Amino acid sequence: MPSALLIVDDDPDVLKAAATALARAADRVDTALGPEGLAEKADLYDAILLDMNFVAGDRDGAAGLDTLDRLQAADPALSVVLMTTYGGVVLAVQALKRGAVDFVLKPWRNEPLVQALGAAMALTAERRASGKALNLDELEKRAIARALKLYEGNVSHAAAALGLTRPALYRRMERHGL
Amino acid sequence: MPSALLIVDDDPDVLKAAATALARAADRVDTALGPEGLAEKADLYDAILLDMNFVAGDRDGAAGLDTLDRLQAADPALSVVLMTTYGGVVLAVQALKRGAVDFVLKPWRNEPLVQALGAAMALTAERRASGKALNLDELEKRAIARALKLYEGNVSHAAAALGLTRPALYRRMERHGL
DNA sequence: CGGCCGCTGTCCATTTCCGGACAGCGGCGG
DNA sequence: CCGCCGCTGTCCGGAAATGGACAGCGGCCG
Repeated sequence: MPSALLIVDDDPDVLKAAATALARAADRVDTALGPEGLAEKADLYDAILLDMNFVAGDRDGAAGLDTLDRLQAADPALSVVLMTTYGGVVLAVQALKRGAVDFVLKPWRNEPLVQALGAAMALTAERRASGKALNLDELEKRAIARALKLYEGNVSHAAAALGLTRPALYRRMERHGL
Repeated sequence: MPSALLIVDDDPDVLKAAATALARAADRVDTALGPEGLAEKADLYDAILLDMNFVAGDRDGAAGLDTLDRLQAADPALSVVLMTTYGGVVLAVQALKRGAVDFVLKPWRNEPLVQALGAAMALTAERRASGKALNLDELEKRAIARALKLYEGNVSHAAAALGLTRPALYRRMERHGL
């Protein structure tokens, strides 16, 4: 499936520069001048590069953090990379604690930017794949594998930890090919 | 069970000040002048406040990041809060990406410090509790609860996601009291 | 050397679970 | 207003799973 990035900044020159830098990072690179309607299309993207301020004169990053929160609520698996000119340590720590996967200072260097967005897209893919693993059979298989590893193949202990009898665990191990 | 914090800094005055500030945050507050042997006693603590530099003149935080990595390897559930005087955005972002739960700049204010370590201890407790939930019944119950929440009580969709038929899901919901 | 312990893999009478089918309900669109 | 759709909760003949019991093995200790 083709990958898609979105870059959100109120400055058209920044959008152009970032889109150029990231042109080869994804199959499609979209741009937006503001965060309006982002939450509704969160699932269309594999990563978003999001500015923290959208109004000339704003510097505190509150708009970006708010948008980040709404993106995380809409699609928790989506990786968001934040960027700003004015950020300090406190803002960076806040951003990562609220779910951003990276933080980029303007003016950026292209190679670290491409790397950051590449890593973000890979993380989104991984999260989305594992988020699909709600299937009980898959969860059971992983739990059994984990228990066997934890107890180094001791089926008695693993069964006890899993809340199963040994014959029951044997049957499930066979069913899962473990 | 009594809670325990550890503060690691090469400056005895910093240790004393931080220990005083955090005296009521945990039942026991230990201090250490360096990171030696930390990994071996990671499971004795509920959170660690860790300096990033341990040698006079060092400023790059590499030692702290390295110690963080070793603590995470020893006990992934343990929450580590990093502190430094010299940190910039890049260091803060690096620290959080490598698993620190918060980042504190010196000189700190006591109230945010206490809050950060309190939140860190709570997170460690939550992570340690959820790590213990290997019991298949408990995992199944949580997965079903998650699916029902995700699909807003729609049993048909939740059953499909879980890989169950609707009657099967009804039976398990009843068994788990959901 | 022998007994004990804690593990192994498997058996089978009994119990539990399965899922297609049924009847019903509320919302929506023609 | 009616038909359709997608959901709801429940049923029951048949299929699958259960777990106490059995036999066996390797390591350890007296």
